[in-house]
Amino acid sequence: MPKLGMEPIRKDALIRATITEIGRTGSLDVTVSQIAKRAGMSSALAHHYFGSKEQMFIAAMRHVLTVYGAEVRGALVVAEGSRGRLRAVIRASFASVNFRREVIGAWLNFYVLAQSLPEAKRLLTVYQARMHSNLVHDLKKLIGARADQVARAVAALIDGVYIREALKKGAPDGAAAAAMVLAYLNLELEARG
Amino acid sequence: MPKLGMEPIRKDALIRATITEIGRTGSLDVTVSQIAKRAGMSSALAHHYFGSKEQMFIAAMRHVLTVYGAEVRGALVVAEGSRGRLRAVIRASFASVNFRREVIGAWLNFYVLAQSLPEAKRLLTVYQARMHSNLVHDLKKLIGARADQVARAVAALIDGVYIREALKKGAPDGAAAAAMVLAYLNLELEARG
DNA sequence: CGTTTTCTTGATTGATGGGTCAATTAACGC
DNA sequence: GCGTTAATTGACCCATCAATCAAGAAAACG
Repeated sequence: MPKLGMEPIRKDALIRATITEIGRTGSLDVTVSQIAKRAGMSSALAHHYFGSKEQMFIAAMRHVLTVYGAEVRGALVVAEGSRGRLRAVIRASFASVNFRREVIGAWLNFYVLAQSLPEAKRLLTVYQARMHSNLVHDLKKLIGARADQVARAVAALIDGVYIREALKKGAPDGAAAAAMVLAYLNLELEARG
Repeated sequence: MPKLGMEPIRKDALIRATITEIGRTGSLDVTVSQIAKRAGMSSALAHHYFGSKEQMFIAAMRHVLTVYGAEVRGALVVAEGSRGRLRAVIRASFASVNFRREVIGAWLNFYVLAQSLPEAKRLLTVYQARMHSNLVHDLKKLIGARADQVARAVAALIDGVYIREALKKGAPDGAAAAAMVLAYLNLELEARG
């Protein structure tokens, strides 16, 4: 039966299954068996490819961040002007690829994971740094010294909108979520500066 | 040895220990034994008084929300004017009683808990509703129709600042955190409205 | 007193779940 | 063809842990 080159396919399936299961149950209390079953294989195989449940979590988290990073980069290349790029970053944060029930639920749990797993914390720190850097870069040109403060507030607001979305029932509304952050951004840009 | 009337004392100790342990480890993966040990008793006694670990979590969560509620109410009675009351609610959210390492860490975990435990979700919903109501009540007088939107944004920003605080190292700075939210509030109040 | 009630815990149970291993299958390289 | 290597799993082991239980110790009660 051994079709060769299964590793990347299996790993990919496991990563997806991990995100789905975490998002579905809304917690990190997911068994490797559950994940493996959803990915269509035995738990032994999951361990074979990832070594431990921890590694699966890390891989899933890295995947979400990678997809998000790609989304942002893609949005940035077509954006025009500082204002346009800022809007692009914010919109990308709520783009449909990431802004789905399971992913949002998983996201919240990654934050928790970061509290106890150093590697998870590292990933999150990288994400936050990139976000901050993206925002400050363009904000500086528009509001100068206040850029740092505003960037922090925008990032916090994005995170806040995310958690709230995780708790509310019904399908997530990325457009509405983005609108809230964009409204705040406009306010800051129009303020005396 | 049985001193009578131990129940409330033991329960209180357990609730504190629960918050501390969740905050310390940064996750809900805390054993009843850990909690009981920190509270200075056997795990059997913890079960005796609370019945289950789940109930301990719920009680801990309720406790945090109760303390927070008291803080807000206390701040509201001495506040003057709509603007003053809005500021009071925000400041109370970052008051030192709640804005401590362990409590912040526990808070984040309560959000996660709410994803899978209906009772936890209920508690969180009550908190959010009260927060929203507090904000809207005074915002309406100042900015009218925009009150609802702004209240949502303020609440989201508060939550966002909370999570970020949970992740960053170093002692939490309630004043700085409150300042960020207050700055946003000022911006909204000064906007054409 | 003695019995009832409260408090308390060590020991135990039962289940769950992460991780390992040995064994099987089949494609590959030579 | 034949060892080598990748893929795959069922069975197993063992640690952890929530929850229960039986029993003891002492205060209250009558």
